[in-house]
Amino acid sequence: MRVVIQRTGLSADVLRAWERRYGVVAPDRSEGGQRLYSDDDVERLTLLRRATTAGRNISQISALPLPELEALVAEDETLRASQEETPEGRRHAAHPFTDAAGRAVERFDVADLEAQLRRAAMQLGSAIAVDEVITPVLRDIGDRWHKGELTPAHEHMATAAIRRVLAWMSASALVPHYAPLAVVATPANQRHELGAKIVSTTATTEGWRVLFLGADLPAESIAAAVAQSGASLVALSMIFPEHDPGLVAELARLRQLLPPHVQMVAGGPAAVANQTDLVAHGTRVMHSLAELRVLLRSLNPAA
Amino acid sequence: MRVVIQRTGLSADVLRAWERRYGVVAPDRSEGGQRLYSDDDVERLTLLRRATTAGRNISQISALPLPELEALVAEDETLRASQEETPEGRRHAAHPFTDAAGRAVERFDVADLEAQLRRAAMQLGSAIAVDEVITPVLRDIGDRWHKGELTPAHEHMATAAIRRVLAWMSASALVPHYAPLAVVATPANQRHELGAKIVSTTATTEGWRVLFLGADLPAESIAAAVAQSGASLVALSMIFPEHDPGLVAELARLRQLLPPHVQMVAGGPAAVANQTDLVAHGTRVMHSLAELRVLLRSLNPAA
DNA sequence: TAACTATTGACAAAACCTAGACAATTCAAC
DNA sequence: GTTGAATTGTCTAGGTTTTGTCAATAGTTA
Repeated sequence: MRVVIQRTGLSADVLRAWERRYGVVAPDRSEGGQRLYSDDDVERLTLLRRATTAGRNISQISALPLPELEALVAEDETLRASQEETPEGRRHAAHPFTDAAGRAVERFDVADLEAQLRRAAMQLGSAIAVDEVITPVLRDIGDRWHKGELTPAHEHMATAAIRRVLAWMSASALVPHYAPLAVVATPANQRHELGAKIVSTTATTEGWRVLFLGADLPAESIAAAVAQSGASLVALSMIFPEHDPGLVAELARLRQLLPPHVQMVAGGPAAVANQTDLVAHGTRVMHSLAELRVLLRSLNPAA
Repeated sequence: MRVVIQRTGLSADVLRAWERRYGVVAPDRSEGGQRLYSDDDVERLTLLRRATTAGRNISQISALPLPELEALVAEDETLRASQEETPEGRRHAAHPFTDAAGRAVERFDVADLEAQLRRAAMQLGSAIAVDEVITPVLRDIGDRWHKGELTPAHEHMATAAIRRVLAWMSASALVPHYAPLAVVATPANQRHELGAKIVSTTATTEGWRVLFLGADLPAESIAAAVAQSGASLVALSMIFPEHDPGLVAELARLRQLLPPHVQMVAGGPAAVANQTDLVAHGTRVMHSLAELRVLLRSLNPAA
């Protein structure tokens, strides 16, 4: 009994209630009348618990045969896993690195900054490192530069270090040659390249080959690159300016130039600001790197 | 009798009660009627104790033959260990990599194996990659090699790849020069080096500098290395043989040779098997890498 | 003789059992 | 929005089983 409680994670009360009310299992009894569960019973109860914690109600599933139960649980859990995020825990884990990196920037200590970022990536994984360390550090530097607490030199030093760390992360990923290919760039008149670098690294660590084109590219160049390389995805990073009147038209034109089977996604402040127009022209807008990762995973046939 | 009490950890009363009530063992008797236990009896009683502390009730398991008992205990304990240390979600996230790595081993595809492991490290973080991908893959290879499904060549190929990935992980960590120093080795007569490599990488990613000495080293050599390098921690990996009579004495000697302020920790099957003796001589025994990480973090003044 | 060990019977804490009740949700109907 | 019924996890009460420990008495070993 105790073993079953441990293994299934169900309380003794629930165990008995389920048996009494729904007859989910029928364990043998000892001479004294105590329950003796079989391995199959345990298997079954574990599945039922997982199904119920995923939202099913027992009365509905109590009579299901084991294989059907398995299928049900598998389906529920993969669905949930794809939706789930855990903001509070990761932030907590990332905080020491964010903190140390911030201080390294102040001190102009490039080596330490780079070490902190790389260690963050190794300890937390590249996704969390990008979301919870690199991005916050960049934002923090921007804020403090506005307040006059940091000089442009600080910012240059930091972005150079971040660039190196991103390059290292990309190089570390060892993407197989049969991986799908994404083209990453910044559209015309968008001159901030770092966001595109981050997107590029994200795609690489998600198992994509990346053709990085850089910043401020006209639609024709991007389309030509896609055609020659056979990429199946175009990812655009758009930061500033947010309300460039030419931007939407430029992307609409690119959409026209691309083959229909090539997906086109855009992210960053300027993308979110023009969301409705972009969506209308057939561009998907990403609100976070996490959203981009989900998309990349769903489009990657290897994973 | 005395001896049996010590070795099994059971009280004399319990010993007699179990024999009387459930007939768990039938020891020979001396002329005067006193119990004379055989080694098998002790083995059996120890297993029964482990099973009961894991939650089983004696009356149910008292009649089980020895091999079944062993299987039961092993199952209970590994299950418990894995439940405690893996909050469910990690496993789920790591599973695709473990899976792909296993298939890469089958196919002799070194490049893919290495790519999978490195991508696992980048996506999940090195700790999870080690615990949920590398360790399971190694175990899996061992199992399938025993079953004849894999050849020694598979194993060599895989360990070589794992070695490279561990080296890459260590190199990626960029440990600062002021970090505390740990000496990692394997004591005399312990020839498995890979466990020590894993420990070494774990320490590095936790922000320690590591002096890796390798396998099968006498206490004097280790002590000399510690003295010259000024290390503050000695970490020993001990896999096989588990019941080497010289092992405990060797570690006791090493403890004597080391300055008192230097911590000494041991992990691996052979460490767990000799736990009580080792602890008595002042060596801490780690049951998992997770436990080691906690210790490393608590000893590291920088973090 | 001193220190252990054996046997037997008894005891009490811990773990389980049944049956029933209760409270928080959920859900359909009004 | 409210009401009432069904669902479901938890709790209570009173009894049984299991299991570790103790005590009393007696024998064994060094």
